[in-house]
Amino acid sequence: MAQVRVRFAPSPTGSLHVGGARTALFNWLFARHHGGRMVLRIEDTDRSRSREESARGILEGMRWLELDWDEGPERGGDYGPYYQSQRLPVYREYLHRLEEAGAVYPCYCTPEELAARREEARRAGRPPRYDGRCRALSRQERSDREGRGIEPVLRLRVPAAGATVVDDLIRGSVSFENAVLDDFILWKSDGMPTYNFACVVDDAAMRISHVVRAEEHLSNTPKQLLLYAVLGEEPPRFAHVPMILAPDRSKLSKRHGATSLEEFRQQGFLPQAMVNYLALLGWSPDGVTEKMDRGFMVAHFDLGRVTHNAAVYDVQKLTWLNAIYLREMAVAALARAVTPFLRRAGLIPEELAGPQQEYLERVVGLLRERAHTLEELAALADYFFRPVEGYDEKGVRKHFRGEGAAELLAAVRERLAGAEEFTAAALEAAFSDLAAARGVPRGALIHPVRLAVTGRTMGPGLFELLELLGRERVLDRLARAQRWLEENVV
RNA sequence: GGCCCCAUGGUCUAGAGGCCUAGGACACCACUCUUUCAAGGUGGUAACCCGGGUUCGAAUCCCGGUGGGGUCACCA
Repeated sequence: MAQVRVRFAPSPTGSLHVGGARTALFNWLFARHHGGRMVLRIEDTDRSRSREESARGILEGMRWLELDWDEGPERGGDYGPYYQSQRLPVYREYLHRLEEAGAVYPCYCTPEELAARREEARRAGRPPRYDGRCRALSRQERSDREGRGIEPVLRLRVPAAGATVVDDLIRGSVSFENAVLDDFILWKSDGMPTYNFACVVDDAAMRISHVVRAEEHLSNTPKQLLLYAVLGEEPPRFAHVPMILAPDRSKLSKRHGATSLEEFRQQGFLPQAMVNYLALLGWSPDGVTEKMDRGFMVAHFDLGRVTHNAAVYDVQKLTWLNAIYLREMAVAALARAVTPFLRRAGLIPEELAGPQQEYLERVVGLLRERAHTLEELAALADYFFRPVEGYDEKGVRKHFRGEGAAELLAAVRERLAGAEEFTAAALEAAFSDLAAARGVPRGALIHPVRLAVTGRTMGPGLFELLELLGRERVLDRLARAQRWLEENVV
């Protein structure tokens, strides 16, 4: 295969959503697999909808997933600029070629007229296509309209006969009758190219070898192929990847919960898990492997193994993968990753001193296997950073009930106050002793103490937890729980 | 509505005519481990959309139907 050059070409009209991210990932995997180049191009030809801020968000999302690009914004490259809004001269040049060839003509129909005709056609059950009425306007008719101050759009003369065949790397060959295509617009009246034109010009000018994009573009492809033909350019290979659908099988939108990468990030998903999950949506290396690192994905990625059917994304599976990555991460890295979540929850200050950093790592080490997301991890950690503010209701009924509870906590407290060492091993021995002395099972001690010290009925092993909390806080919390029990008859 | 794509459990998928008594994973349900929770282990429920062909033989090939999706913008 000649030099592989792929591109991811988002339009900056919103944040990077899962579908876009998956397309970016497939492009990236394909490029890396073939030792090719990944081009990032921002398609901002819609002046009213494009936002600088969206473009930044998209780049940020790509960086978060560690999908690097070889050419594009902030990196430059030999085929720039990489913002379509800055490529007007290029489009004009290609447009000129089409004009020379007599392949385009001006159309003076207003958007309102066109919309009205479309609506009418739809009501009459006819396909809503442009009828070509401006195709054969005389010079006189044209200058009349220009005289009235109408800025025309430019349309392509599409042949009425024949068929255009898309040879798709994923779907095989797909044929479209040219008769169903209409004379689509290449150049808008505001002086900007349309998507279909800009896209073809750029892919040709940037020497893109493979266009890997979402299936919604499949029906645009014959139009683009027609353009390559009149331009005399060799078209790239196409690969249309299936759509990602919401759980109700409709097109993904905001009302389906998290759909933008940024939201997943804020919910505490890790980029490694995200990439792994996205790769599994529509592709599988062998039907068995679920967890894979980048190296594996790059080594095995194959467009021929991309599925043909749309996929529904499933947060539960993402969550499962995320938990695996959470557990496998180095504690230091994990501590760094949860930090923003702990701050947001008001559990830690802006700056952490050295010993606090070490403490945080130990906390994280204790809780990591109980959390599925960073957000959840932060929530589970609250009692390590602030006093217990209340006791779990069910826990109270179960473990704080009866006359003996306060007395029992007092006994434990006394015992722990006198313990020589405050280590998990020593604490465990102390609990065993005390339980034996009182003739009760250890659980009878463990559960009330956990509730007293953490406010919860669940969590890490009690002894590790007590050691980490330290004698002072443990004794203090036991005393507080005793007082609470005296004030609240259960 | 026209055109195009697609069709294996609730979800993601393996399957390129006999290896399929349809495999894996998430989720779910049991049991197990256990100081709780989580993780882990074991087991279980659950699918080839329907109808015709082709073939000795079809989840796999063909046709039709049905269903879902996409697209028909001076959006990309």
